[in-house]
Amino acid sequence: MELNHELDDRKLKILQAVIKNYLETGEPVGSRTISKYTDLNLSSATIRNEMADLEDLGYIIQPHTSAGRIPSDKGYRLYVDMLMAEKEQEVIEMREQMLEKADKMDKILKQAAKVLAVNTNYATMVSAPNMNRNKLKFIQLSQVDEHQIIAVIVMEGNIIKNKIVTVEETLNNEIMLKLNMLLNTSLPGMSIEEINLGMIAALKEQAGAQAEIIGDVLNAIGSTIQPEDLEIYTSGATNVFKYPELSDNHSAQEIINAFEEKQMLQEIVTQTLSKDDNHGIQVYIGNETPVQSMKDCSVVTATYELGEGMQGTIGIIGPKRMDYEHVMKTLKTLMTELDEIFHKEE
Amino acid sequence: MELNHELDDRKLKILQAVIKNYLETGEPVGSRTISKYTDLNLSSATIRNEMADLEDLGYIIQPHTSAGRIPSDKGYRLYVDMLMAEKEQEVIEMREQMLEKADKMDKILKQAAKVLAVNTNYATMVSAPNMNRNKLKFIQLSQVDEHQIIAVIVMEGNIIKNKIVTVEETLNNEIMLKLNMLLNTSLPGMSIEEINLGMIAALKEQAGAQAEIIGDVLNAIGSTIQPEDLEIYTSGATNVFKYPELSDNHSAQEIINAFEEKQMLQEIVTQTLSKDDNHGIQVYIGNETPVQSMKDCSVVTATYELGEGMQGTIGIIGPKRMDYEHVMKTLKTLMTELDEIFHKEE
DNA sequence: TGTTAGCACTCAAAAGAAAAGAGTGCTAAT
DNA sequence: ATTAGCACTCTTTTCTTTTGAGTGCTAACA
Repeated sequence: MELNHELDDRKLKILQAVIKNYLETGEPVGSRTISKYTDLNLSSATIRNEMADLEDLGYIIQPHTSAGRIPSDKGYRLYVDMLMAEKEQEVIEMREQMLEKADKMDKILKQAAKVLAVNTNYATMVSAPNMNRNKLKFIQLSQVDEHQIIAVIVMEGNIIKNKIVTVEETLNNEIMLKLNMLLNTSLPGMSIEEINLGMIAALKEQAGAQAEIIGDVLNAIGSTIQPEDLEIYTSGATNVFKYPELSDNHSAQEIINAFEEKQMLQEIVTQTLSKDDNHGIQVYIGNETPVQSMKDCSVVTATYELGEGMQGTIGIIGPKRMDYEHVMKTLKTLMTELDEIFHKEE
Repeated sequence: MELNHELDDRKLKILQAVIKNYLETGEPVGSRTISKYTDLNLSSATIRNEMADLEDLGYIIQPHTSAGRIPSDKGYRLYVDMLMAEKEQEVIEMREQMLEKADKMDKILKQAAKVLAVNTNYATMVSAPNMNRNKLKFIQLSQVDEHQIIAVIVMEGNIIKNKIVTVEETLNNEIMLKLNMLLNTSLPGMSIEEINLGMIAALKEQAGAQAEIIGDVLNAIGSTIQPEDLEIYTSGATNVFKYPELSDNHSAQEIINAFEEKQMLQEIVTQTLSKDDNHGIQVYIGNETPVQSMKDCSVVTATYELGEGMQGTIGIIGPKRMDYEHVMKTLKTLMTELDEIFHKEE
C-alpha cells in the first residue's frame, strides 16, 4: 500500500472507500456513509476533515457546496494504479464460450467482443490484428473470365482473403498456370513487409509478357492484406444506456455514434498499439482517452498477440465508475484465450 | 384525389395539411395554423368543425382535450397510400456516390446503407440477397495441409465465399486434382436449390474412396452459401436521436439495440420478402411493423432483385412523421441503382 | 345552409414558492 | 487528535400559480 507519498494510510483507505462506494451507487458519497462503511472506526466529523484534505490534494471533488464527494480523474488514476499492482490471474469458464464458434477469424473476434460485453455490461471493441508481419502460406489464382482473375490468399493461421483482379490482357489456361507457379515459388513464407520493390521487380522480370498482370496481382494482394481502415468489431454499445451519468448527458449518444462510425475507435487502437508497454493493460480515465466524445468515460484496453508481432486490441468503454477490478480480470483472461486460440490454429 | 369515399375533397386537403405540418414540426397542429397554412381560405372555426369530423372518423387524434391534433396510424396510412399512387421516378446523383467503391458485395451493400442514411437522416438497413437460386460458376479446392482443404466458391455475379474443410483422410495432390475435376464437371451452372440429395449421392459414388470428403465439402458449400443468419448491413442508427418523440420515450434505445443485435431486423426482411407485391415499396406504420420495439416508428422497405430471383431488402426506420415522399423517392432510386450495379457486374 | 366571430372553458407546460434533506464547515468540549 | 453539535448551504422534491394554445359551442351573418 506504499505507492503514494502524498497520502498516509488512513487517507488512502478513505479515498478507496469513497471510490468503491461511488462505483456501486453512482451518487456522491458523504462523510457519514464512509464512517459506517469502513473498518477504521472514525466519526463522520473526522472523516470530514480528512475528506477536506483529500479534496485539497485533488483526489476527490465536491459537485456543489453541500454535496458528498466523488472521485476526480486523479483519484481514479491512483485507484487503478493500485489495482494494476496486484496482478490478478484467474481463469473463468470463458474458454468454452469462446471456442464454440471458432471458425473464421472475423467470427472469433466478433464473438470475443460479444462475450466481453455480456460479461462486463460495458461497450466493447476488438480490432483485427495487423497483418504486416504475417507470412503468406500460398496464393491461388483462378480465372473467372477472359479478363478477370480471382486471387485467394492464404496466410499463416489460415487467414483467408480474396480479391478479384481485372487485367488488360486476354487470359488463358497456360498463363494462369505460369502465374500460379511463379507466385508460389517465391512468395510463400514471406510477409507483406518483406515483399519490397526489388522483389516485385524480379518477379515481373520473370513473368516476361505477363509482367503487368503480376504487378496488378501483387498490388491487389497488398491492398487486401493491409486494408486502409482496420477492421473493428464491436458489441454491447447499448450498454452505455445502463449508466445514468452517461445517458443523461447525451454522451451516450456520442459514444454510440462513435461505435457506429468506428472511425474514432481506430484512434484508440492506434494509441494502444503505439505504447511500448504492450501485452499489458492500459486504462484511460476521462480526458486521458484519445477520443473526445468519450471524455466522460473510462477506456480500458489490452493488446493480444499472434505470433510474429501481429497485434490486435481489445477495448472496453464504460463510465468512469467502472468496475475496474472485474474488467481487468476478464480482459486478461480473454486476452490469454485469444492468444491460445490463434496459436493453436496456426 | 378520388381514392377515398369517406372523405370529401376539403376534408382530404385539411387532413393532408395537418399531416404535412406535423411532419415538419413534430408538434400537435391547431386549427388556426391550418387556416393560415392552406390555400382554401377558411377560418379557424370552420377548420375546427372539419377537424372534429376527421377525429370522429379516426384520421387524427387529440393527445389531450385542449391540444391540437396529430395524425393517427389510419391517417398516415391514407396519406402514404395517396403518395404511393403517384409513382415518382427521379434520378439523383447517387449513382456516382454508389459506384465509387463498388468492389465486393459486402462493401456495396454497406455503402448503400450509408448513402441512404445520409440522404434521408433515418436509420437504414440493407440485407444481403438470398443465394438459393444463384448459380455456381466454379469451385476451387486447394490443400492447406494434410487434413485441411480450403474451398473457394465463385457464383454468378462474382460473389465469392470460402470455407476451410477439415477431413479425416490424408490428402495429396492426386486426390485434390480428382476432387476439383469432379466438382467442376457437374456443379457449375447449378444453384443450391438444384443440388439435391440424388445429385450428392451420384457425386459420392463417382468419388469412390473420396466419397466422404466430397460429402464434407458439399456440406460446407451449402452452409456457406446459405448461412443460418442472413447478413444485414446497417447505418445511421443514431439518427433516431434526432427525433424527440423517439429519443424521449426510450424507444430510441430499443431501436438502437435492435440495430445492434440485428436479430430482429431479420423479421422485417422476412416479412418484406414474403409479400407477393415485390419490387414495390412497402410501408409499415406504427403497430403494423413486424418488430415490437419499433411500434412508435414507421418502417419503409423495398426489395431489390438480382437476376434469377435472388432478392434482398432495403429498409428505412424512422419516426411516424417521416418524410415519406422523400424517402420513397430515394429508396426507389437506390433500388434501381442496386439492380443495375449487380446486373452490370454479372 | 354553410361560414365565421366571439367567448368561456380545459389542460399541459412553464414558472415560482415552499419544504425537505443531505451534507458540509466550524466551534467547543472531551 | 477526535468528536458532538449546530448553523448554514444548496439541491431536490413537491405543491401552487400562471400562462397560453386550442377547443367546443352559440349566435350572428351572407
